[in-house]
Amino acid sequence: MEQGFGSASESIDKSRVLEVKPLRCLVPVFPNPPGMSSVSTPQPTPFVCVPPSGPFPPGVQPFYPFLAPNGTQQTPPSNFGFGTNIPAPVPLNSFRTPPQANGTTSRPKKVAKTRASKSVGIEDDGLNESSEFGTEFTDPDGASNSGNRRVRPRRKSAENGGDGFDVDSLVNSFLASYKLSEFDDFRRTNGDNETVGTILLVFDLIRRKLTQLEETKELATGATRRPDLKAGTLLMTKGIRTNNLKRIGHIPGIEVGDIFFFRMELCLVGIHAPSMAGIDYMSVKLTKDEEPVAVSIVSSGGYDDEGNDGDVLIYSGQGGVQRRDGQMFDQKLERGNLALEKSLHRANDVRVIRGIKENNSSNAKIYVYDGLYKIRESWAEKKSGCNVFKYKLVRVPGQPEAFTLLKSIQQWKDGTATRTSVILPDLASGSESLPVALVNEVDGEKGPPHFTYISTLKYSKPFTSPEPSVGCHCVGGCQPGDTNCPCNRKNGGYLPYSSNGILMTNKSLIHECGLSCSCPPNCRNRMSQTGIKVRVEVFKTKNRGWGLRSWDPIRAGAFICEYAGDVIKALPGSVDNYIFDATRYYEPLEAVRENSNEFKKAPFPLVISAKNNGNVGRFMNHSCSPNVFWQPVLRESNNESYLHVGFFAIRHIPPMQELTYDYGMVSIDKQEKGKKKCLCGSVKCKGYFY
DNA sequence: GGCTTATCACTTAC
DNA sequence: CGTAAGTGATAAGC
Repeated sequence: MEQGFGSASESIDKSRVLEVKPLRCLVPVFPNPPGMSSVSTPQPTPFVCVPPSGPFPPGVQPFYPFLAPNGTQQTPPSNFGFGTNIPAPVPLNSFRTPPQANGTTSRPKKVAKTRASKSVGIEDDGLNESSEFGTEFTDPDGASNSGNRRVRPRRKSAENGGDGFDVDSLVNSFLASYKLSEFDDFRRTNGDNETVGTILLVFDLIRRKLTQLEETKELATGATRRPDLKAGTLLMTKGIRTNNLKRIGHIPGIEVGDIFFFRMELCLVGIHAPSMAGIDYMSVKLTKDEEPVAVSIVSSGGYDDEGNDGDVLIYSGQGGVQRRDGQMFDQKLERGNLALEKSLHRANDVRVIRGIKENNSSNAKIYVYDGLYKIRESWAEKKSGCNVFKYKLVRVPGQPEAFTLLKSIQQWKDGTATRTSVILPDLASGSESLPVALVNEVDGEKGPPHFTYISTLKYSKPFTSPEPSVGCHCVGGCQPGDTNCPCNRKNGGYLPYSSNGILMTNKSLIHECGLSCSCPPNCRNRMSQTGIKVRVEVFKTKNRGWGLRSWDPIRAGAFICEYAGDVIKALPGSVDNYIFDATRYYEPLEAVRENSNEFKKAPFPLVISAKNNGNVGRFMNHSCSPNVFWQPVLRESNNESYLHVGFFAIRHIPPMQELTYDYGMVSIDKQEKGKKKCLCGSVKCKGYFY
């Protein structure tokens, strides 16, 4: 055994590193402009790319930092400000040609290739799309090679017959709803907040829907065992992705601290292209030689990374372990390892995405964009006698907290560190399953005006008395696809929630199980009845009074809390800051805001006052770019129906980001009454709210 | 050179 | 905890 290498310093083998052939340029060539903000104003990087299909615009020369526009300059410019010279777009590998915006020259190729080689083909069941692709592939199975014949049958099963559901039509309808049907090359290449958000939203809608279809056995067997991959592929093959060309530095539309729940999400928004590999890199051409340069890494802890030290990350190279049997061998200085080595010498920024276990019980992982790092050192270590490369990355200073914040929160939760500025450890006094801290880091105010904490909505009398409703007899909890379950039927045949409590589809009304149902309290169809699901805190905002935010990362679609309070008959005469008025018009999602009224929610006859009694819902502020939406939830029991209001996440919400929803619009004739100046700060702010 | 095929990799849910 | 299905990018192969 190589126990002689026990200490890290002894095991450093610089000779490995020194084998790298000398580099022409040993000074930083991908500098950030001084004072560059990592969050709000990502600057253009030198490697903004154009579609590599060419021809290149006149005057465009590759790799500005290395070559002057005339191609004569061999050394990096001394002025790194990029003030007058806009970095030239750079073609990457030509086979990654994205579909053209209007011409269909490259698209049929890509699609045909994808179909022939990947043979997944779920998109085939909607052949209405195929005309767009021009030439239809004729005989992919006729290819001479029979090597992967094993995989072919799946394609057949997924192609059409067995599926009771038209996935392609579903996807197309999602794309139409979110105005992605005519997704152009510009958005495909250059992301922004809205494009990134919409793509992630649609990805999750498709993923959730596929999960639902899988549960109810409406898809061919095995077709969606990995709904995340399937949803990703569907969008990828349709070209619904952004930032699809690799670049060094920040990705437009993605901020430090943004969180993700699937590796496919990282691909779709262009922050990290490989679906599994941890190192993403691209080729750059220095003179006549191409060499790889690392652009991003995912640190998931699978390789003994020493990732607990905040702004320093010791990252292990890739390879060196046989996937099947776990047998180890020497890592080689190739692919990602070589790219990291080159990036060490070039000192270019490398994006770091850190994976972290969401909680102790499940092995679900979340990924947080931790911003830019630079590689400072590399060496080789021995592990079980085999060579392993190590890279020391140091975070570029001045970026907002991201990974370290998540680590701090974990410590608050497990008690190894204490949250500062806590006024009250549990505002709810134990009436919720999770404590709700009251925090003020802003001023001396000791808390909001007094109110009584209740965890659910209080009715003085039943909401409606329609025809008798039938409760279910699902003793073990309602099961998806159970056609005998009346609660299933009331929801259109699907349970509205996934197994981990994610709202599956946006509906006008959710029917939850009620008092007359035999199912247990932990039934999946009682999501809103067991109180808050995330560890929230009430905190003092800078300029908007008290607000609500979460210690836990929140998945898109996740239930957060209901709006508790007293049901009142009508709006009180005096203006009450703690009113929830379901009779207003609401536009549920920002992404469809400009669409016609058909997307607006119909008003519901429910008004709640949380002035005297309420829960955390009463602290949620208004925003014109909200991250939370509400959903009417009906709980029925025999002849009585109780309407509730459930809050759900519109998108993935990073920890400590304020939770907000759109307070909605009152009717036209009352608009001036109770108008308040909106301070949400969104670029889409309407300036006021009610 | 362009297309096909195999290989790679810090996934993920059961 | 193990494992198998499954992906985009890459590189080898023809």
